[in-house]
Amino acid sequence: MTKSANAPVRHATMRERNLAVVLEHVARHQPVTRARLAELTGFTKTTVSNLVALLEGAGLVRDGAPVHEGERGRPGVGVSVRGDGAAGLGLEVNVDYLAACVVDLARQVRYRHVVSADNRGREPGAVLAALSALADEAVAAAAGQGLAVAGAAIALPGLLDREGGVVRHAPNLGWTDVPVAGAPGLAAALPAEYDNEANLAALGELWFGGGARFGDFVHVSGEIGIGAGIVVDGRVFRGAHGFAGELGHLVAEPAGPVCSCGGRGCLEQVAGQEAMLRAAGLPATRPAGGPGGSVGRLVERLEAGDAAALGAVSRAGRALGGALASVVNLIDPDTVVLGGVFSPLAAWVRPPLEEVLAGGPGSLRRGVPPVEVSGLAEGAAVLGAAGLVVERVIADPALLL
Amino acid sequence: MTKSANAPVRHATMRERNLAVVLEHVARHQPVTRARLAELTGFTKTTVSNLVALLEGAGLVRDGAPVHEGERGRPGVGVSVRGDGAAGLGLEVNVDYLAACVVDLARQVRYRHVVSADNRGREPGAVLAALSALADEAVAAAAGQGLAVAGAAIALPGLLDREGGVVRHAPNLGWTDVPVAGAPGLAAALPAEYDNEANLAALGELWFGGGARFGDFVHVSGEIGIGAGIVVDGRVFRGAHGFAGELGHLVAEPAGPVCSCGGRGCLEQVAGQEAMLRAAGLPATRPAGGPGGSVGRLVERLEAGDAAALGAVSRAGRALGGALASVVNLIDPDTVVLGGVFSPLAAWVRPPLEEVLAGGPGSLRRGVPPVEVSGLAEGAAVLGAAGLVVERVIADPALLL
DNA sequence: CCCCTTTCGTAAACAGCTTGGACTAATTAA
DNA sequence: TTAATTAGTCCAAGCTGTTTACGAAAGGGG
Repeated sequence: MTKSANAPVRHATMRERNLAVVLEHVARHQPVTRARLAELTGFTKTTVSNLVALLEGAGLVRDGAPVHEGERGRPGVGVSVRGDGAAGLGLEVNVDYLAACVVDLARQVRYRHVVSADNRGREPGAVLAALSALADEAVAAAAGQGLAVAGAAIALPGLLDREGGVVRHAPNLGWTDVPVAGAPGLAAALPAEYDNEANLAALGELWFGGGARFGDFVHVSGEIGIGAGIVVDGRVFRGAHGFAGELGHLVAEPAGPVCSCGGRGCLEQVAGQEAMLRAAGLPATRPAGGPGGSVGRLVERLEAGDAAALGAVSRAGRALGGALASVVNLIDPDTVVLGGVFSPLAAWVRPPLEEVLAGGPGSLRRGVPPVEVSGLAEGAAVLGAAGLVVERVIADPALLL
Repeated sequence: MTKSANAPVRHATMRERNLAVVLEHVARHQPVTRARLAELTGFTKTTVSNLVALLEGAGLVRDGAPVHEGERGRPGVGVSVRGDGAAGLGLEVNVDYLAACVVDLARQVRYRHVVSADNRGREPGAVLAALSALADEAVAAAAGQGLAVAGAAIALPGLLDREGGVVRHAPNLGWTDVPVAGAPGLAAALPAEYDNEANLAALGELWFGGGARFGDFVHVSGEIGIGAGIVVDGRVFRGAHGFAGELGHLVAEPAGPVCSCGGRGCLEQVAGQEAMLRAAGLPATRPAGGPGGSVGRLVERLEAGDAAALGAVSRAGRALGGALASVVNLIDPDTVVLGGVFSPLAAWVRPPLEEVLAGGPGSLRRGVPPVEVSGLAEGAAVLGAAGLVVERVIADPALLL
């Protein structure tokens, strides 16, 4: 029930907005002349010069080498986002790892660090302390490259109160009502933001993966649970309370196993990572990721033609296809993107999935959206988190003077 | 893949936006003084005076009787939306009726006309001609009240190409690729807009029903088919191609009857109006609406305790509850609103519906959204259509000079 | 090699919009 | 009748993008 865009516009508002417009074009077209920016934005050359001067003063962009675009005429100077200016810090808490990464304003990944850890049994406090340490390392590493971290976004696997920074319920982590915002360490000194792992993974896909090519898309992000991030017009669709896209508890098999949510036959119980491993006869223990992890071993068995593995994954694919048919009917995306564990398993998951999906809402629409595979796999959420911070800066550069 | 709000802001943009801000507050607080508008909007009194003068010049608002708000001091003059100024025309084509209505800028319904007609078997051309005649009547009636119709919005039951004004597929009407935009008659002379009946019914609920109270809501609009309109932040969520909210083809009973869409056990085949009537042993012929129609007779039987009727509606309720569990998981609304045929049947549909819904995504979230009943019933879509035109004018009064 | 054309960037004057403060108008309380 | 209070307007000022003009830096043609 957020108030819609109904605010009065004053001169200052105009400036802020236009600064953002120019900065966004600079970030997207990297070394770009003022003249070209004028074409791109529709502003006059004068206005572009003024706005760029302000962005330069704020340390966000910098004049670089001359750029010669046409045949004749004076070359322009290339304006670029400062690689040594502001940066975004992305953090992620997941069931079997912690991760941090730093992304500069040009959306280049400048630092990345993943630590395997079994967070399932640990005290939330200990996990957050470890995360804080990771964040400190990242900020230090960024500083070593001349980057000033402007803020942080933290990806968490579960339902949360984003404003308050509280993890309401993360069943796979065993957390209930854990305040993250009040965590010790450096995180407190930075403006921080909290979001669902699924949402941030979708944003990661948007900014660091197939992004624009996918249009409005639904990114299925299966790790332990199964979530989905819904991207519409370059923004995450969150619903009224931020819980939109909870794919994992759609009913896949009405007569299926009982789920921890109280329902029966939830998608997660059929197509979740643990369910697949169990059905394939593999132990569902950590470490799950990596080529030597559980999923890696599942892939090995699939490649070897193991019947149990093939059956498990095929069943998961069909269940996922059914759930995605509902998603397509309700959300109507341009594309469906398979991420998380489904990315390495795509070769086996996709055929049954597409078969079921095509049979669902078939004739009522002009076909079914294409199902693509994410190339980011498990790193998507941290990237999305860091990218979100960058996005905030680009969307409102006026905050940095 | 619409471009997001990334446009440069000039002085003219600022004006347009601010005119809209003031006009919206005038429409919402009806007779309101300039001083109060200044408080509400945050503008200075000077700016409000200037903006109101422009709106007055455009014929959108008018100075009225003095308003005395405080105890002491000079009374202000009440600014109101002109009831004799611009108005919006809403039109609706449905399976068993045509409808038109006119709404003024204050969102008062000034004219309303519904014509029963079996449009299922008729030529699209004949239906559109009848609609045109209805539109002409409505415009004339509006003119008689001093209202100038500024535009029209047309509600259509099916999937459509909104930009082109083409009905792609309306199974219950038997239409495929029928161009509505090129229809003869008055519609061509007015700026017209086309939208799904479900979307417009949701907007009708927003502006003429429980609206703001519902927050972000999903409005289930069952007539012959079952659609849903998703309202987020006061706007309809349409998805990438405008097909979002197609509730009718979610799978309700996997082993259920085959649907015209090619699927099996679609919600529409269980909880659709015709399916309920059939299961209750009633003929599914028109006229369906009204106390004497098929639905009216179904209500009579329910009130009489007829077992077949009770069973049919209960089954429909459970199916709808299952589908809504998916909706809640994916869309996360504040409220679910039952409209269309489900409105008169709510007393019998809601209990089983809520039972199933509560058992679905229960523990993962803080409860399930409340299920409310629309008071508008079948008139919602036309009202929403007319309201949409009014909304367009209020959102951009600069279009009217 | 010189000059003309083309393009880039900036400077100064200009125009549109909101703001701020002063001023007039209308009403109530004393 | 007078003082206090609130509403609305007028006019100067400030901020911001636009227009016009001009100097700077290249390449092409003679």
